[in-house]
Amino acid sequence: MRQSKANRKPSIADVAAAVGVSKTTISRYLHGKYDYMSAETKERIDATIEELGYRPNKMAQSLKASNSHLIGVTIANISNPFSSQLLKGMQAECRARGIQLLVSDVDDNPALERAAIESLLDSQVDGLIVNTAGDNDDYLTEFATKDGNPPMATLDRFIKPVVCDCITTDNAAGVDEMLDHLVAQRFDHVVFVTQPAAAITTRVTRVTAFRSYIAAHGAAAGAAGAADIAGAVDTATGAISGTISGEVLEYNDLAGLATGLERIMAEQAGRRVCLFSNNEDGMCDIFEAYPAALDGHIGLCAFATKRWARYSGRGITCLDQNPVRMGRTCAAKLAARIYDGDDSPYELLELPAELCVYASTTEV
Amino acid sequence: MRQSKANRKPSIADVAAAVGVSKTTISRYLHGKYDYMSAETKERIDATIEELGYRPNKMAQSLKASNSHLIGVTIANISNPFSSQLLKGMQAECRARGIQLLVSDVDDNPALERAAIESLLDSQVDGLIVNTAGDNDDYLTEFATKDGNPPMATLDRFIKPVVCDCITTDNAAGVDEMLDHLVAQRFDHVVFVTQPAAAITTRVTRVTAFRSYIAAHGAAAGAAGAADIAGAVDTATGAISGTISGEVLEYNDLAGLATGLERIMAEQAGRRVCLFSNNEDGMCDIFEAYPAALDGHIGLCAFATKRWARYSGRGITCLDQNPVRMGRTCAAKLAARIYDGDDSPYELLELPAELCVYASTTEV
DNA sequence: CTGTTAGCGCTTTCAC
DNA sequence: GTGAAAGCGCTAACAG
Repeated sequence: MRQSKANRKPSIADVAAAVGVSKTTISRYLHGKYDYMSAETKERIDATIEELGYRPNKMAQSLKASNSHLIGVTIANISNPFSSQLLKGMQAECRARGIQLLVSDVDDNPALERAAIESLLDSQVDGLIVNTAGDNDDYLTEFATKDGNPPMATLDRFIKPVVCDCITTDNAAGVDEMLDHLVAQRFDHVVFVTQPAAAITTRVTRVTAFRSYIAAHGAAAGAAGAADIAGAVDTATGAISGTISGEVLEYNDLAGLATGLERIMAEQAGRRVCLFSNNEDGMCDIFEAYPAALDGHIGLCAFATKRWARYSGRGITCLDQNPVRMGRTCAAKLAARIYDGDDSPYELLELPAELCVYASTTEV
Repeated sequence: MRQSKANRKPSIADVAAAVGVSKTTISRYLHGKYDYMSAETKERIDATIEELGYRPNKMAQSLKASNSHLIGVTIANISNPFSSQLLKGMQAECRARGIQLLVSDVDDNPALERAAIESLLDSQVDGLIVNTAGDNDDYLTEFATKDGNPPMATLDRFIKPVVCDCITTDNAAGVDEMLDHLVAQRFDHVVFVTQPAAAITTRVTRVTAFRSYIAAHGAAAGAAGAADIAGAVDTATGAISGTISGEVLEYNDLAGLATGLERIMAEQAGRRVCLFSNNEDGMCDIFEAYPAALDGHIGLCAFATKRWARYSGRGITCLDQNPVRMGRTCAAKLAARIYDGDDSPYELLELPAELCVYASTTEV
């Protein structure tokens, strides 16, 4: 005998019993297969479900079906506001498609990331969105290529070779656009400031783009006092000419950052310098380590969201990645693969960043 | 016959067959009941599980058990960075307890909130954390009191009467502390600026606390030029004496906000005025609607996170709610109720906010 | 120490 | 039009 079904939610069997038909018929009803039943039966089922407040149990459904309508998400560090924008986008897409999101924060820890992914799999997710903490490429590549595993997409990161869908910003183009802007604003020297780049593809891409831009348009770094002719826009062609020198400053902690910035500012004394931060947190680190950055004598810009950048300090020129769109695009791509039979080749999708100019680069 | 078990993940039956024992024994093994089996069997199971890469299916487990180790979360608007901090806290607690989070954004929409909750229930969550979009008290109260429903806790909001655990900030104390600070800084007039308050308990609480503070310590609002003796700290008792006038400015859109602020600033000409925003977004709205707010002639403060406030404008004095702690506290309380048999009376837990003073109230 | 059995809530052949 | 029955993967009496 069933254990005191007194206070438990009604199951399909209860509905069937109440209506006086079989579970099969109820199941058919739930899936809209009304052709297979009399109008009268349909009515009665309708009424009974309403009366009992019956709702189908998704877990049981998923156990039978081979899909759960669950997508697992791992986020490198969810306390980052950027992450919440990514989630916003995923949610919008998933809500529209009746998909639920199982979200795990991995605290910037690759080992936790692996554990989180395994755990998500145990929960039978139909797919995985990974905003990787980095340092996990081997694991992720193996995961993506092993069959039996559900489709995966990486977000704001990519893995090479491309063994799954990767949604990122077009970082190289963004860096170029920002540097064009800085040249036009007649800066002499630009410093790309970033946390260690090695493990995070996004950072590597930016650093690489930065270096090649400087190599192409640049003057030698540290050439303080050199007679660079910076920032002449050729109005005929619209092309930007002029030279700018630059360097990359990687830091591990605030002390290192402070030391680095002081050295650079000393070397560049008398030149117009702009600090280009890899992200919002980096910008905050700069303020913390080198408060003079806030007083308006040096230029500032960053990869950051408009919302944050616009009212930070005097307004910080930024490259907004539109993380909401990134999240939505990623979820849409993944869902298409899982549920719509999309089997196009995996691709690396690079979405453009938007350059938003504020006082920090124009009023220096 | 089983449908081509070729490429499917191994089930407990596969392990049992491979080892040559019954599923029961495997199940016991999984739950650490080693007393009920020979050391040798244990070894063999161990090896086989490893070899097959077997992992128990959580859905199937949950179907049997009456718990899913899933907690459902609805967030009023996940694009708000405050939300991501809340999530960070919940995650920390849930990761430690092996709980997964099913997260739904409800886009500030009460109807979506109800739908999200129903949907979460269908997924058999063991409990619910609701950061309500507001205007849903009847539904939530009914939900919380109807038995058969899983435990619920509200986060950064409460419902009255208290029919579930409610984790919020001690908003009244925060408002008092901020106003004491403003009095000490010799402001003459303070304006509490907020989006419409009616539906959101947090806002109502703040407005109420604000009004009663002004009523107690206040001078008449609009008394421009009155000879108030503001901000004398009584060093003997540490108590703050002095008067301050104040008013509440509710706005629906930027235009309304602009009009309101212009009126007030005109009325208060010649007095030291401070704008006290209900949250970060409100502060941004102020900047947008009334750019003069940024130029240092009026005081600014807000309920906001340190991270944001510290580097916004010249640094904005804020009441930091420590959302990470709020999220963690909430998840811990809920988990205790669900899994640890905590059946203490429901409570309204008010966590203190931290006053962080920056230039916006001291250098005016 | 180990297995048999029934069943969680639902879906899906196959048969009438 | 409708239903009986088997089974998804796992658990838990109960019986040895």
